[in-house]
Amino acid sequence: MQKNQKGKIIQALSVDSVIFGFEEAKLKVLLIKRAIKPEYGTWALPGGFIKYSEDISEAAYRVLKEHTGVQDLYMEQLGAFGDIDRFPDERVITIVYYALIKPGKYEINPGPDATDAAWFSLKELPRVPFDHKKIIDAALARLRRQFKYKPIGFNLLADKFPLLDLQELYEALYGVEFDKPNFRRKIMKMNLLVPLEEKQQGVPHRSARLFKFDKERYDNLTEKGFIFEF
Amino acid sequence: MQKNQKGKIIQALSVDSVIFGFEEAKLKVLLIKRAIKPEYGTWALPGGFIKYSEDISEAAYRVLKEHTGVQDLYMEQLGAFGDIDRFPDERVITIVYYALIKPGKYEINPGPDATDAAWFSLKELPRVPFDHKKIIDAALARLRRQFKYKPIGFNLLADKFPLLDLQELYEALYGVEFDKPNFRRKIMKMNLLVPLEEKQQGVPHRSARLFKFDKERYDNLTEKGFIFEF
DNA sequence: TCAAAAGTGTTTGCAATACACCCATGC
DNA sequence: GCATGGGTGTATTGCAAACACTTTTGA
Repeated sequence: MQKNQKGKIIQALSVDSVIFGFEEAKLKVLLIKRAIKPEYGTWALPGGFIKYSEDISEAAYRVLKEHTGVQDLYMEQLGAFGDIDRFPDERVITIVYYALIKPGKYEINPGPDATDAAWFSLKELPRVPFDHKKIIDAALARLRRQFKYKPIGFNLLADKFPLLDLQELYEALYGVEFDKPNFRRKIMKMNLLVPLEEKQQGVPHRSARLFKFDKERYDNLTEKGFIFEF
Repeated sequence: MQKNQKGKIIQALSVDSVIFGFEEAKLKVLLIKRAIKPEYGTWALPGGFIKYSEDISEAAYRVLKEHTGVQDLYMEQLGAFGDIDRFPDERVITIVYYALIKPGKYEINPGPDATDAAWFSLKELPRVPFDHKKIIDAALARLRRQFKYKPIGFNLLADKFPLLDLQELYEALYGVEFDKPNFRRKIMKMNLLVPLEEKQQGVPHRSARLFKFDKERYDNLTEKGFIFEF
């Protein structure tokens, strides 16, 4: 046990990130192949230690940038995980963030502590070390709830997207199917999407109109008491 | 900056609790009067430092027991707060829990670090130090969301309660009024309350039937896919 | 001309809302 | 009897679910 200058008990503190992506109509998580001990060589959540001179969220951003050349992302804290034996040999408490990234807006590259980085479908996760499985499950549960009352799904889609993409995202997340006409109406009634002139290209069927999320309008409505609810 | 045996950067870690109670039809928070520096003598959230040998939630329970002789409570983690300058002179990251206590099931007494402890209505909070205001606001926001999809309101009421108590709790939390008959039907339709033979006593009007929350039934329904929604 | 998805229209039933009204109890 | 809250009944409305149907495009 160690104490700091003021005699307070101290312990190591890390950040880990659960990075979600939506690829091939499947919800995926970004894992890195550890190039450090312990658990050298296993697929795990990207993470790092918090510096004395940065806010926790800054640390999370820094770690995330090390693994993805992120340009655009949504990030929130999930919580702290600190069971005594979650990490071998020493006490490490970790503060976990979850992030959503848009396709094409990043570039995956393993960071300094990793030899590889890749997307894994949530249904085909490899073995992950420590309590990372528990953390991923918690992040997923949180995401499901968040989707119900915040329009954050757009952070997993391209800036311009057809409605069906959004529907498939909700379907992947909740594991159910929705009726297309009804889904469409439900979303459109909220008035958060701007229809664009642009259309899908190169699809083997009638091309769909593209939409973009109108954040400004959402913030505006929210101020007036509007509550998003899916 | 300090490092541990393995060379990792370490910093002080505390737990703080936002303890909610429902008294006089008002939502309240338990604050303690600090008997330690810094901010000696101000009203603040009860908290303490995490021991090397306990899980975070254990630490939160311990701290909570120091201030209330708790018998029955609901507790969940809110998250970590760690802005660099949130605490004077040294870096202290705090992990916050929020708790709900039933009336009569506890005994408030200031813990070792406090000279006093008292309930404060959320609308009449005193000045609180550090980032405690921000924390309380975050806890309240979380509570509002939780109430929508988890039947946790019962943790703020006596074991046996009349329906109006529950309604007043929701009204206090959301700052709106509900139609009594409709509220009643909405709740009863969920099938989570067991009507008791017992009735209110000593009220200056027709006495109301008492109910209790049937946790077993709720768990049962939840397993079958039932999702509570208010 | 067929497959596949885009997109519109319409019917139905449930559930939230609003509100009228009777019941029981203490003062 | 009257104030206060307990508790029931019911009409109305809006919306979500179900599904039939037309349109557009590439192969």
